[in-house]
Amino acid sequence: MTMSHQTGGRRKPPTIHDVAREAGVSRGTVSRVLNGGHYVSPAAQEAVNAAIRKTGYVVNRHARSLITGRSDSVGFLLTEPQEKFFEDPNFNVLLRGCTQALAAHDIPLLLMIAGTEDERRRISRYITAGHVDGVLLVSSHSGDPVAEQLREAGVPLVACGKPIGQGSKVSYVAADDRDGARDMVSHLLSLGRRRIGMITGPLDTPGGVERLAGYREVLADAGVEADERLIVPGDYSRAGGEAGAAELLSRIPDLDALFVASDLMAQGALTALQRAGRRVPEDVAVGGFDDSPAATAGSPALTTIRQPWDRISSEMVRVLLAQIGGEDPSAVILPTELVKRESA
Amino acid sequence: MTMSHQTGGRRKPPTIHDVAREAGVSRGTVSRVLNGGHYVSPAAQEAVNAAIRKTGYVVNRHARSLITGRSDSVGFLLTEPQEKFFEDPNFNVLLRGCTQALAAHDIPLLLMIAGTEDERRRISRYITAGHVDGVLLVSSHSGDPVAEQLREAGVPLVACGKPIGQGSKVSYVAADDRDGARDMVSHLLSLGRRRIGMITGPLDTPGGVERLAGYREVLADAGVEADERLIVPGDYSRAGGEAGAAELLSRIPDLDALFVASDLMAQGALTALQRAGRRVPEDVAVGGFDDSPAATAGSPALTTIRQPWDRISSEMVRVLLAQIGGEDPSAVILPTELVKRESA
DNA sequence: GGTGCTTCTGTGAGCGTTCACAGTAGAGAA
DNA sequence: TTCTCTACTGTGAACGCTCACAGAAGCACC
Repeated sequence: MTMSHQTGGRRKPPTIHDVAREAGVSRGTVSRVLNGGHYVSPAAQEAVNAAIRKTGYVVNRHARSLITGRSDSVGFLLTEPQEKFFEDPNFNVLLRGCTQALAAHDIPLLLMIAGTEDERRRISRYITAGHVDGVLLVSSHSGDPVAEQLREAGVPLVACGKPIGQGSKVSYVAADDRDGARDMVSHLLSLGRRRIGMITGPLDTPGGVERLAGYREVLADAGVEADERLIVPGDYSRAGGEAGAAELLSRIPDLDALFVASDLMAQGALTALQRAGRRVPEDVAVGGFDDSPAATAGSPALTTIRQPWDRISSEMVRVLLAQIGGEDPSAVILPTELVKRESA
Repeated sequence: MTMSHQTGGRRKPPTIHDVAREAGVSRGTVSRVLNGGHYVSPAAQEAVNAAIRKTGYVVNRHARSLITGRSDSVGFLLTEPQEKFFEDPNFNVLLRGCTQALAAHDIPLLLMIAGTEDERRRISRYITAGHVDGVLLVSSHSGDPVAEQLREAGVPLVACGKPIGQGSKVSYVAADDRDGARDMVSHLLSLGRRRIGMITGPLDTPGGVERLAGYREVLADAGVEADERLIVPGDYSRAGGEAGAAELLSRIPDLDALFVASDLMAQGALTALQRAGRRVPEDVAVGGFDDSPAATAGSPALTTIRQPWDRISSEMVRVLLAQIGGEDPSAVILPTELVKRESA
């Protein structure tokens, strides 16, 4: 008596009208109950809820959207090349976090992957047409043309990680990159390491720049002589980390520690180090960044800087919804945490 | 003059009415042009298209859905535990393939991850309410209750990999698991290996069972004595592969080859073998299955059986759309291919 | 007994499409 | 000519919901 009718076939679903009739009230009252229940008497409230349960009514989102002008859905836009999407589990963590945070608001997530030029156009058109209320943007190189277009069109947008350029025009949620880097390098110093190499992130992104800045600051503060040969640029890919570590090893054979700007690159670095016969952490201590699933995939398990992924995704959703609700863009910086494992 | 107006703010978008007025025709005619263009004169066709370009008109999908009863969107349902989703790049490949195939039909993909019990209920409700036209289902253990519920509710559904039970009641697209396994084991035999271990997939799934069957068949055909101690059950996880290989090594120290039912498990097996001091492929040849991005992530690069991921995803989409269009469920089996790399 | 609140309820209009239907025009056949 | 058929076009009427508005009922205050 409390369950909805399990109609085997494909029958016309109940409408708000059916519920109203069942509950002995008007459509308006049912609608009010559906949308927060203000200005409706407890008795009516109760009757409507009972009727909803009895009929198995579910709101028709299309009809609602048609009148409200909202779609009550958001896009998750990925502008990375697909190889990155395939190898970096961070995307999955973020994706999972966002679906979960959105589910709490009953908002579906539309996945959009902008790989080809054709897709970029299609997606851009789709979004600016108002088919989604807002966009969660993920791209490391975030001077993205699609993003720029959306921003100009006034589409609510929140990026993961600080985007290039525009100060306050676009919302973003990011971990405290500089502080995290400082923590890791301090940790390496505390282990007694002095020849600390670094494989950076892409230096055309604020995140990559910040992590490098943190590294430099700590070394300077500690009075360790700066050596630019210890710094090698990376691209957040496994292969990049492997190549970076190999390069570093050839430059500085007596390297005793390595700070790598992402766990995935750190995995690559581990491969290169082991191939070169270095023991980790005995000969070379390795510190990663992200605390992505990749951190524990290889061996030894990576000591790393945790980005609070679940908070990042939930904040992205919160900020996006706020912006859809009319608030101004805002930036959220979240604290990181040193996670000690085996590699350092 | 050919571009749409770049309105900086948020202004009311043009409707079919505006297009009709601009083109000097009626709404009906515009609608006909939009939906295939039958029964409309070349002149009108042309005028309408020009008007669409000029006004920057994009159809309001909500209004359309309200009347057609279709949502013109499909769900991508993942019922795996989230750790699997985080570590196995196959999901990403599939996700990318499906978004791409759907984009060609202008159909957005809604990502649904059924982790918690609460999510299962919500998702099930969402889908059966008709908010999506059909579902692309991904779950290795596909005796899933959500899936079963959807099937009963008559929701168009196509699974990736053969689901448990029901013969022809549910569509699926899968690689030829048995044949692929046969190819790999034949290859290992051709390398002169005779003590060939196997780490299986989950044996409560048809895929896992088939790959094991292929292995058994080839060995029997070749007259190699069957030894059940050579077979260890796995779960498609990296850790499972690592544990499986370790177990196998302790049982059969003179193992000279290993067929692992997934690339991810094979990566784990590689770790275990290297830790035990075995050289790959010299001491132990390793063959994987999937040709997932994981195959080339470690070293040595895995010799594996390629599942044709892009065809799998495009076929899933094709079959789903056919079923949404009223056709009966169907099964598609796609051929695999041996990919020789370094590990065997 | 009016006047002004606040709380609650019903009603009509309309969101932007598609669909069924009713037409119109022109071509060819009777 | 007239009739029929085909190709095309326009016109209400929905689709299921929300929103603005009008009103009713209850209560307090003068």
